[in-house]
Amino acid sequence: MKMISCHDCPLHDCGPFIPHSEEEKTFLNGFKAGEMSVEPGTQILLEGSNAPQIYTVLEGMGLREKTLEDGRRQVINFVLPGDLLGLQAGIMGEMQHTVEAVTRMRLCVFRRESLWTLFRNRPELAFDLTWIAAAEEHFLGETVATLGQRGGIERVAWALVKIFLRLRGLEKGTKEAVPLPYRQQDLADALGLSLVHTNKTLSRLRAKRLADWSAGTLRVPDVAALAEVAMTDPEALPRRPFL
Amino acid sequence: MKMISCHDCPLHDCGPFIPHSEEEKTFLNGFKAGEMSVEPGTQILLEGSNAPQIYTVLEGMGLREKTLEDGRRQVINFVLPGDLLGLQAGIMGEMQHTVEAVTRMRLCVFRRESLWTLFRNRPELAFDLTWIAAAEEHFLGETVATLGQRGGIERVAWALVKIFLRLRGLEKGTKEAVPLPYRQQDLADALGLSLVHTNKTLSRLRAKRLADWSAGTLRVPDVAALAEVAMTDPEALPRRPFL
DNA sequence: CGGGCCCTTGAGTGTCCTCAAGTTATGTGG
DNA sequence: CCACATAACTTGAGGACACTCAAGGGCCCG
Repeated sequence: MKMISCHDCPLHDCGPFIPHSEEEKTFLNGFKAGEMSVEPGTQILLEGSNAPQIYTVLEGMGLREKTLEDGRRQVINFVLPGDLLGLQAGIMGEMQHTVEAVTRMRLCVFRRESLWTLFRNRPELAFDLTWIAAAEEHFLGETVATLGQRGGIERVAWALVKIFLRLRGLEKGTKEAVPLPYRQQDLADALGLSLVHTNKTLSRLRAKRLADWSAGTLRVPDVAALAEVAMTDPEALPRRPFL
Repeated sequence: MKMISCHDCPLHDCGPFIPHSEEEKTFLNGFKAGEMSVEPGTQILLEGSNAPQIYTVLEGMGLREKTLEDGRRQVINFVLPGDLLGLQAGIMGEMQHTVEAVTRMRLCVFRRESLWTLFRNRPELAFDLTWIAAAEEHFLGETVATLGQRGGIERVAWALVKIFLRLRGLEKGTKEAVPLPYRQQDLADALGLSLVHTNKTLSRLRAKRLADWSAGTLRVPDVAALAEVAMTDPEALPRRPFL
């Protein structure tokens, strides 16, 4: 597998991402330590570990998750291309969740110490980094509100709207259908619902023709209608910085 | 009310905060736009607004909260001295939650544009800012895991452990008791439980002599025992940067 | 053809919710 | 000083939503 230069990064000109200037690309390329491919099921970052690397997802999908002492699992978020992994360890010194690959993934690798160089020499990029952290915080805030306040069908609808819009923004799939290679158990663990209940709730949404997730494909004929069930706005995601 | 210089900031030498160098203090002092006192009930920052200021809490307590379209309220976090407010608006351009004062509060005010100066001229402080954002993300991740996976009594115990340790770290109250001037409804909305159920759960903890929250004071004779009910580690909080 | 993984469906249970009433503490005006 | 109003906390009863347990079906792979 050949290493791609940041100048040819597949994330550039991809829907939601704010492109870098040529000069930034050159800087980032020096920043880049390599590339990594992982198989489904691989743990990329481990809760409690102090990984020396941070990654940007180039391709593939994964999960952020936390495990309680007695084994219960909480899925914190779905990991898609463009996401930055390991920022917590890079900044605070220790990962607070695990990141696991669900499909085969390709990752762009940076060394943690380079962060200092970035903060010293590239204030705009440091700002972008903080932007990314703040955006993550925003998303988690919404998740907290969902788990705390929304009922079963609202939760499922909310999650499907969110991930559908993210994937469509990435120009995966078509206007109505996107690939979604997770298990129902993953969604259940993300929403704090049991597998059985999640399954039955997905059936209800399918019966109402609001969302059909089967065979690894999510079909949403009318996002606005689904968003209404979710009690949320189907707002397009803002363009965001990356890397 | 006279404005305090950053050189005499009450947060310095206060338990959990990493002090600034003299030089940093001088820089921050130029950064400071003023001071603000607010009465209980005041909305300091509004969801959806684009506030031109960011604040550091010097004294008092408050709440971060989000409101769903139909009025349901989710408390995102409890706001204590040392917390930074408005970073989201400062970085991303819009607040995603409301911040409300519960007691009288005193706030240190900064202008949002100063953030740029900070990123350009003070990489260590910019790094600290990102540290704060990452820490917030970490905490919200734990909250998501709590709302998603823990049952009623575990949730309440978890929240009481967290806030008890935070307050004790700030050297409020004694070793066993700290002031906690919120309503049961606030805790209920933070944990996604009904007021009635929260009340009954607090009673159970009181009966077991694990935690007694009444008359605005939280008493925890044995943090480790309470943490065990919460299925969490009663880990001391790491020292953290501020401002 | 057997085994494993995931999805599906049914039945019974329990946690947590809503509704409702009552108590306590605090503040206000007569 | 007392009647009244308000806000928060408390307690009881009945019901709904989501959970666990259980069993069966589809699919892939060895």
